[in-house]
Amino acid sequence: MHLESLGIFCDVVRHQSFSRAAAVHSVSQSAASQAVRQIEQRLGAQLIDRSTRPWRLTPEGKLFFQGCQEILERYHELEDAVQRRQHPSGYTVRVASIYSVPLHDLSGYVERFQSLVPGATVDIAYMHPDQVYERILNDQSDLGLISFANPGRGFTAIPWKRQTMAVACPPGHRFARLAREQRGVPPEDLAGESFVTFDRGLPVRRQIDRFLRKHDVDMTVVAEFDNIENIKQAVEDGAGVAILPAPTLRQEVRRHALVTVPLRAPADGAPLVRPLSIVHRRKRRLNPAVTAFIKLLCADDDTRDTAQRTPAPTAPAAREAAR
Amino acid sequence: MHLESLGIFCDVVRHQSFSRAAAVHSVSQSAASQAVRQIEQRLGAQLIDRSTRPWRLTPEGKLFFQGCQEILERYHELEDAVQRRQHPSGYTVRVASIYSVPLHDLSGYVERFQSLVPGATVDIAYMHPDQVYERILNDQSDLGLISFANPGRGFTAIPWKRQTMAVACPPGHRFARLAREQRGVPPEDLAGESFVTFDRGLPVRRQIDRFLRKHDVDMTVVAEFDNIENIKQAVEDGAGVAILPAPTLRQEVRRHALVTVPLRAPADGAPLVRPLSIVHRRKRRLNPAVTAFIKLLCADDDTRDTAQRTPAPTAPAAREAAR
DNA sequence: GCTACTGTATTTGTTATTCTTATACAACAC
DNA sequence: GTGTTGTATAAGAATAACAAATACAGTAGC
Repeated sequence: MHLESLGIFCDVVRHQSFSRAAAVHSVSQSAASQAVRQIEQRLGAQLIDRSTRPWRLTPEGKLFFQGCQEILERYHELEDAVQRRQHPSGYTVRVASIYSVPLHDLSGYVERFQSLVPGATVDIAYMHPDQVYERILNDQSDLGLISFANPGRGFTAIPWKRQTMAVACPPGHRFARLAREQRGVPPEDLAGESFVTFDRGLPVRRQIDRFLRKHDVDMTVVAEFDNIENIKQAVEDGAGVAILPAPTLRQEVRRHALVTVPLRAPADGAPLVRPLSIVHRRKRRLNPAVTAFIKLLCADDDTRDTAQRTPAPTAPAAREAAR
Repeated sequence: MHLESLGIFCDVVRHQSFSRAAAVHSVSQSAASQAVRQIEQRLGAQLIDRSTRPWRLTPEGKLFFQGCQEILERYHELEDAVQRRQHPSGYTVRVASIYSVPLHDLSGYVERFQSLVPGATVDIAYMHPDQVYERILNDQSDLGLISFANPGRGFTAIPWKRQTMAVACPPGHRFARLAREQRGVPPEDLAGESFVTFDRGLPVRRQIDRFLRKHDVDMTVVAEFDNIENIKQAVEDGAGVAILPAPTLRQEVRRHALVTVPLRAPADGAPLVRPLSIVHRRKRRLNPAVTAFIKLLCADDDTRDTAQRTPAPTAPAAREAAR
């Protein structure tokens, strides 16, 4: 019997709903249904009386639910105890992040975390997305921060932030006036502009191209880079305009090197956003410090997605879309 | 986390051996090793210190072992509790058996069982081997009794009895004298005899053919049947001799319709035996009455195999050999 | 009653995991 | 050193788990 299945059953009972329990466990409703049915079969007993709406627990179900709750709690305590024994005091949360997550975003969290969990430290390293995945796989990092997370393989992705994308241009550019007037630029107006953008093959590039194609905009790509810093530099140097996550432009805007112009997406169309995710190795016990840090990251973040952990219904699609 | 894996870990600790724990759980030594390693990985902690011989539990391992033992015990108690609630008193053990398990063998067990477990009843039905499998799959029977069990698919097979095979002939046959003189017939002497045997494709037929081929004996097959009763009838009618499980001939011998002559297998060669097994659905919680009945069947049986539950190392081979 | 709606079950094809067999390796014994 | 025993590893086969699509069931509104 899979402890995870028992957990799903318990959440089905707690939420009175297969769908909600499925969401909590980041699986499809189908999987939750199958998990509960499997328990019933292996047990040879009906746990849920489905003949009425809403369904009720059978007496066996009630009994089993209470037992399961306790067993699961005990097991998690046991895992924690092993963790604590291994790292008797304090712990370092090792985070691997892509370059373009502004340090500013993180430093606040880190400070709050270290005062919240005394003795714990956070270790943030910036690197290429591929390296982030690799470090996590090799257990060199506990958490990764990446964009367009690929939940496939051995990873779990927790949606974190959704950075809205905006047009970046030099202060002298004709778009700059729109920004000063608090107006955005409609996608159509981008047509014909010189465009500094991401390397083909990066998910973010594909997303931008899809957006432009959808609005029938044809831009002249004058340069491609695999990182945001180079793109910003090129725009500063007057090579053209770029579409970048707005939060990554803060520094340049402050020192008046660049101007951020919102993209005025039509009401119906999806606004261009770059999803950032927290990833960690799947099926891996996260130690309490790491769990606490994730909680902190996700807790007070108004910009983050409403969905819980990897809803993963689009897992195959996301996998295919990922570079 | 799989509860079964935790159980394997506990048995590894209890037996101080991966191989023995694997045997207890009817899996390969490799599987046990992998299961423990998986726990260690998911936990992120070393449970067993393998650098010495014999290996030792690490402190984390000790802690985890104690916790696991308790959790597993609780879970099994919980399952039992659900069972008891479902069948508050009494229970019918539904057994599906092939024709050729003599009722005589079973009736004794059944009587003892019903006095041992008050309120329980046993329900035995005789049928074709294929039907036995089917009834178990459909949950129409709790246990099956079959020969040459195929452990594959959703079944677990518990070795039960090993019936020695003997030559059956009419009282007037020249072999009959050997029986009266308490002597057996050497395989070579079967050469040229008219032979009534099983259908090709039945595992028992294949086993007999292999035995005869090994002793370079060439018999004349005069009739083939898919069941023992027909074979015995044909032998009674003088069609020839047959090789059958000795216990199934009891009736005919008593009424002097047939004579059983032991097969004098050479010291080195394997004696011809027909293995009988108890099968049940895999990964299925067996209720206490069924468990008790299995225990009774296996307990005081001197003729049964020494191996525990489906050693299954030969699972693929057995599967291939099965009809 | 009939229809629409919402939430759960099933089916089906795909992907992941788990298992076994065969073989390599490590610790110890001689 | 060489042999022996017990565990780990690799590769492929067998299973199990999963998601997507769809069917179905119980309710509610009419």
